[in-house]
Amino acid sequence: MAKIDAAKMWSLNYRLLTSVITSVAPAIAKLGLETKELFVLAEIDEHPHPAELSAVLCMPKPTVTVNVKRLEAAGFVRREIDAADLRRHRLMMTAAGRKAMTRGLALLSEAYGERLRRLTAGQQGDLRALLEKLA
Amino acid sequence: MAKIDAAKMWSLNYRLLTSVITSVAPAIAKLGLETKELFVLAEIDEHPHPAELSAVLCMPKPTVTVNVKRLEAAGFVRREIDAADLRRHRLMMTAAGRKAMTRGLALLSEAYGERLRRLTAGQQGDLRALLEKLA
DNA sequence: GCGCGATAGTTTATGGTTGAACGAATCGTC
DNA sequence: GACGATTCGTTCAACCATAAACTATCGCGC
Repeated sequence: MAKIDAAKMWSLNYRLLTSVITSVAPAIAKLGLETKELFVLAEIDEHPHPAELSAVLCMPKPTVTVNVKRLEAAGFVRREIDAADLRRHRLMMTAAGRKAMTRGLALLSEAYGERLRRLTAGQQGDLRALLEKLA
Repeated sequence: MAKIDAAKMWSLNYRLLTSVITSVAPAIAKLGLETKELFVLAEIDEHPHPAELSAVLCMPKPTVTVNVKRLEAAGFVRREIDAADLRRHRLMMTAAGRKAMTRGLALLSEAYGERLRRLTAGQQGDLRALLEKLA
């Protein structure tokens, strides 16, 4: 595989993801969520602390701060200070937050799934396995 | 494949691309290019008109305008009015632009290629084929 | 305990992005 | 030809993202 091809693959892949996300952004916005907020929200269960979110989502800390603040204002997230470490904030999804997250992810899945339908079920599994190796 | 999995795949993939691009961004910046400028530059040969760039790169027109302007200021791109259609601007890479593009893409290829090395050559080919079907 | 470096999260200031509206040019239709 | 609809690229204003600097807390070594 020539070097130049990897850049092409990156671009190809990037545009695919971009076109999918922009196509669902309006529908997600109707749930009261911006797309970045959705991704933050979707990781709160597994990573309840902003610093972890920052690392996992490849997103600078101030961006997490801003998005968490918006999620909180929207009533999708609550936060409390971690008693064991007063620097840390523990984030928790509200019922409304969970509902919005579920719907938002479903919209994304539907849109991306539509693209994936160009592949056979076996190929979809292959793709997933390859991506997991890379990530 | 459950619906929720497609969203997971999207996120997985997105983070992979993000982490790759952020890791090379500083090196690309040393060439005098921001990453978005590099992507714009890389498509100029095939799509010499801003409106096409906007469509191909999934990037709003004002963003293209700004980035082209910067590329022009940096001496990487020249532009002329298309004689056949006075609304259109035909963009052309300068020698310096081509050099910067080649180096920038090489940096990206190297970084993404390093990830791809986790796969066998055959798997890399499979991945490419799958992505091409999706894009 | 006390300092000191490291870490959590925020604030601030700057710069990038982008929807809406615009002027200019073209195209199709009458 | 002339007019309305469309397309090209830009400008503007509002918004978002983020690097740098900051406060508060922790934990380690002495």
